[in-house]
Amino acid sequence: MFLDILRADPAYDEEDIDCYIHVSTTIQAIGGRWKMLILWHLEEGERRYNELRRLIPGVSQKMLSQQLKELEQDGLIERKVFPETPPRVEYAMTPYGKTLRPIFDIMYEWGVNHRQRQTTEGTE
Amino acid sequence: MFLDILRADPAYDEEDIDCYIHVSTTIQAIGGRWKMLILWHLEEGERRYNELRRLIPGVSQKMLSQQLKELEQDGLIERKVFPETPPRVEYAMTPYGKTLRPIFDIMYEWGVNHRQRQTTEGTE
DNA sequence: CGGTATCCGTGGCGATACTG
DNA sequence: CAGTATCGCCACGGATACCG
Repeated sequence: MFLDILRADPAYDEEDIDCYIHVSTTIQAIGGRWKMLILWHLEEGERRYNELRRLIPGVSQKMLSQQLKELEQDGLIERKVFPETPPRVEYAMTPYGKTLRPIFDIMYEWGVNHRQRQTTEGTE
Repeated sequence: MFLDILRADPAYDEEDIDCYIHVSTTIQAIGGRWKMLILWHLEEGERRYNELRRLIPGVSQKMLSQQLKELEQDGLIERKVFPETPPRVEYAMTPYGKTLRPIFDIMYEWGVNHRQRQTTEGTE
């Protein structure tokens, strides 16, 4: 993807790429439209698939599945399948996923402040 | 936009919205494809338009203008026009823009670690 | 219950041409 | 030099139907 294009371009400075790649990596890991909400709910405990659908109104089955899969592949959440009938699947945060916590906290704080700025200036 | 849709949906819990909105706000402020690179270069000092184009190979005029404008509207950077011929415009970070620094740092750190994890596990 | 598969629309982004 | 205008692609995400 894009990061590789950057790498391949000799016009780029090593340091620039370095900065960009790593921050982008993080954004991609959590930047999906529903990922934050998923992680948010999983922080409070394990959740089943349809439970998450209910907790996150508006998410489609496709997107929920997709983003859960991405989060799982990134090692941020864990998918446990119970071989029962009817089938049961539970999603839970991994210890690694919990390392995102400080990032969320700092972004949350900044976002609060930023929105306050916007409304204060009242330009929009 | 999307945030308003969330707000309007009575199915959503206030706390969920709160978390989502603020973190999303931050992601939108810095998540644009070129924004980080722009901020990265402006951290080292003021830059002119074409200077940034040279420093960021691959960016189109349109996108550079657009993302500069967004960053300016968010108060993260400042645009100084010098009424000369030929025209000169310099972009610089604002003090407010510099408040992003800790976010970048923490995301950078996490990204480094994350990429290491990925290559270590060698699944891709 | 917990998903895939498929089709489709939107907008982010790129390429090119033009301008004060 | 520092942009705007316009067109067009395509990936992201939504809607719907189907499956083990």
